[in-house]
Amino acid sequence: VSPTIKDVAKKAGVALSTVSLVLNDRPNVAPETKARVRRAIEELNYHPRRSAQTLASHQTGNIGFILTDDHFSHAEPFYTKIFLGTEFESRDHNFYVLLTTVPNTFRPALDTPRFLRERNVDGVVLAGRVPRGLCKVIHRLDLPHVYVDFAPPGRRGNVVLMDNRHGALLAMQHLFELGHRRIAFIGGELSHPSIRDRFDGYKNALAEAGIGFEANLVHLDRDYTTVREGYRATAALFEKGVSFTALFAANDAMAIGAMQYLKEHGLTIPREISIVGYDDVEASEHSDPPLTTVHVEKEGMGAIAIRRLVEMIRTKKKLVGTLYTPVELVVRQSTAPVVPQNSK
Amino acid sequence: VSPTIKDVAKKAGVALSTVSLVLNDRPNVAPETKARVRRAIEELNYHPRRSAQTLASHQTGNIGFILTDDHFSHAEPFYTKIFLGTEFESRDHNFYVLLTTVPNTFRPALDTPRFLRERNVDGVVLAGRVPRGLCKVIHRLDLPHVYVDFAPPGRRGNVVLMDNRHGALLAMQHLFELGHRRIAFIGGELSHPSIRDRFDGYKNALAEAGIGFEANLVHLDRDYTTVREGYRATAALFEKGVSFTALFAANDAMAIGAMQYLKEHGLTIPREISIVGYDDVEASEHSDPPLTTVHVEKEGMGAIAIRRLVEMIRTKKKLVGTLYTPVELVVRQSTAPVVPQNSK
DNA sequence: GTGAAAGCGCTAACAT
DNA sequence: ATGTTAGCGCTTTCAC
Repeated sequence: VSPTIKDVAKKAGVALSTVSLVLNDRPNVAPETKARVRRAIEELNYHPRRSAQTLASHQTGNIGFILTDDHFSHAEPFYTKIFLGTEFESRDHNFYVLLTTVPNTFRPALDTPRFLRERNVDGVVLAGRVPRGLCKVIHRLDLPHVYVDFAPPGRRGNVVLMDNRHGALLAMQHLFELGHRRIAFIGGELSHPSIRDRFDGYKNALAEAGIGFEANLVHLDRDYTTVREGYRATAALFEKGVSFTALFAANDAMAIGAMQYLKEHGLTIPREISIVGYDDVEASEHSDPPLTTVHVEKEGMGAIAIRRLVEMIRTKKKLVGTLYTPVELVVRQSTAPVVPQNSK
Repeated sequence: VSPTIKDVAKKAGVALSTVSLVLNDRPNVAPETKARVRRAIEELNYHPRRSAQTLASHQTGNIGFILTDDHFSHAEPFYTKIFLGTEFESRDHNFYVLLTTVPNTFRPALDTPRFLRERNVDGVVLAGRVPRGLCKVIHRLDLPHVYVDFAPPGRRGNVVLMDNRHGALLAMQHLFELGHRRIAFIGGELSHPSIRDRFDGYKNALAEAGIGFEANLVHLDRDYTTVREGYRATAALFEKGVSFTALFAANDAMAIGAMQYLKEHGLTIPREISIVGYDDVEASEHSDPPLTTVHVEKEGMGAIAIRRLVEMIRTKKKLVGTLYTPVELVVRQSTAPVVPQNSK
């Protein structure tokens, strides 16, 4: 049916192996020969078969992308966008991305992704919270891998993060400029590095501004950082009876949940309470009011991860380190100057 | 490194080919032999290499999933969920899903997905609006394929749709029950079958209820059905000066855009205007007010598509037909009884 | 029912 | 710089 390397060789009048060298951009091919082979490839509309290449070279040309069920089913477009970023970038490097999800109650024997067992990937990207068991499996496999928006236990390996501390600082400075001093923080489990770093940023910003940290103004007991948790966290804050003029949420989803609670309880945003989120997901632009938040290059993170991974695959070297993507404050309508005489 | 079929054969004391037969669940293997082979596989923790199987059998074990850039970058979780549905279902059939996007200005020579050129998939799923050029490419390839939430030109082939007419009817009946008679409709380009069917459902419902159709109450000039278009469409309706007590949007995104416009212009939802959407995307639950909408089994559609596709791949038969997934009305807080004396 | 052997399309030594 | 050749790990006739 479709032409093989043999056909190309015949047409170009060279040996199989020469065609192979050209295909893989190897040195030691005369420019003139190379051109001839290229022409033959062109004319035959030849495309090498992945499976044959894989079988012979032991390189699959695939990259695995692993995400927990939760991250995907909560439908946060956040990780979806990171995935997309990996997809686009992989194209340029001639890799396919195989996406799979694992339950967050990961059991190695049952839940290890198929492409890992079958050795069907040359490397993997792990995004968001990764179950400990999976980290271990990955390490044992000795497979190039990079974490995105997550730091594995021990902080070893390749990690792509956004600049969470800086973003949090930007958000807080914005609130300070608007005159806010009593600023609440809601977040989830601190085991997620992004959440922890944002929280750290919150505390550092307070310190820099000479404002004392108040544990009462913080709520972060839940695991996941969803709209629902944002709602609950805000409720918890109010039940404690603390007063504040602004609220910084660990991410947009929680910010949206917070806005829900506040609106339901008759508070006007931003007149009575200012809200700042983090991530700049699609929904933030369309929330009511549109959310002031910290923008993150989600696709960019995916692209960076792939570039790193491809480098490791190509050079067969283990790289270790943390790469950061920049963040940026996006001011919309959920923040406003504090009204002086308003103390609840 | 990892065991091959040879190791299994040796361990089980049979020939290579016998192991292959067992692997592929072929008949004509003595039960006793089969058991022995199975044990050997188990003990060696053997997994066949995809690439070797592919090379020898010309079956890749991959399924392609194609989506336009727009559908993905608009970040409607709608198609993402369909994709997820295909992913999960594929697992059970031992297929991988390769996702790719194509520009909506599709040019065959440049934008044909790599996995198509490289013949790296056994079949493809095409979701949402598919550029005409791509349809042609697919047909020429003579590759098993199924469309999801889209009907190709000529309506031939396999199509998975939701019951849009019925869903629209449910939505309209709900509004009728609340006393609404003047109901506007906003939608996008009718070339998308779902949009057209929903519009048809709208018209049929009016007819059934004995209410005359008014072209003035309808706005559907734009291509895409996004939040922005919903906003614009609603604005257009108001500029025409028509009055209505309820609005049925072709999808949730447009409904959310409509709510934005209405709220900005001082209208209270649902007191002054009731809104119904379609799709039941994540955002609808968290909109303000939460949106009454028609729920669609998005993952289910993906799963159905895969089952059909796998059947075609396995049997090598071309199937033709349209499969429907059920829909269901979800009543939230964006709809309320019409207030009698309120005429704009 | 089971085994031997050819070959899928490519890569990578090695030889020239 | 180019050609020859031996696999990569599996499927699939075809004998037995």
